[in-house]
Amino acid sequence: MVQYASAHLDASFAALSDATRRGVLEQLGRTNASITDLAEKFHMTLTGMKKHVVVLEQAGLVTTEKVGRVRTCRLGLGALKAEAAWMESYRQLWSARFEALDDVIEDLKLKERQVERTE
Amino acid sequence: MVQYASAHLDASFAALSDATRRGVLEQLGRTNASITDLAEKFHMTLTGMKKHVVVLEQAGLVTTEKVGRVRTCRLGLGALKAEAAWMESYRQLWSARFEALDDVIEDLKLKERQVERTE
DNA sequence: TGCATACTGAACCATATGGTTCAGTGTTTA
DNA sequence: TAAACACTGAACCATATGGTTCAGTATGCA
Repeated sequence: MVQYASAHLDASFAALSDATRRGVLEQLGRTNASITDLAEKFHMTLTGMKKHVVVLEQAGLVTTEKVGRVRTCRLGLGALKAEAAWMESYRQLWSARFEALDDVIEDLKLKERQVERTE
Repeated sequence: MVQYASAHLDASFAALSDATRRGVLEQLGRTNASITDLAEKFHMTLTGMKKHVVVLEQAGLVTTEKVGRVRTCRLGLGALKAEAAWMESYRQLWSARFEALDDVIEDLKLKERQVERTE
């Protein structure tokens, strides 16, 4: 059965709830970047961006590696996989209810006449 | 292009970052429930559960209707649709990178010999 | 060696979050 | 009409979050 209690889901959804962090994910999807790169791109102090990167890293959405003085950030290998999987499993669980409702709406839209149906 | 800045995504990912709220979504996926029902189920005060429901409602994940003294909560019609869509669009954007990496890993696993490749 | 670069960590701040209690308001029902 | 029920709202509390500044540490380069 689907589990809703998961510290990992807590962490990754929380990580995704901030627009700056979603922006960082998008950026890293284009190309890897240092903390300095990201801080400049998002008009933020180095320290501030570092915190965001830590949050993304703890959520498993990003991995980093420090070489010399530079810490390079890249997209986590399985980024969004667990989260997307959680969502899909729920949408499938709920599909019966959703589809029933979708049908009603579809009928209303297409036929432009009244549909009587109760749950 | 994909947009990462969205108050709606902020709200819904934040709503999903709490295990109790994910539990409420699962519960409402089975059957509608009153605030009292949910409060009992999750061992919480009425007031506490009310707050969670408000958060879910503002994220568009749940809708409620008050009839008499009872407020009935149900799954929002488009629940998780926008969020799943956001994730999928990113996973597609990133797919080239992921697949390239997946291939490397696959090679390593299947062939059990060294693979030389650099980005 | 000496300076600039890139990050790190501690401390601070304002606001948000997840929970509570307590005191209501409006609705049913005996 | 009176009591019980279901919710609502205000106030409070501890902790987390998103940002800052300031003071390091470690690395690279002239």
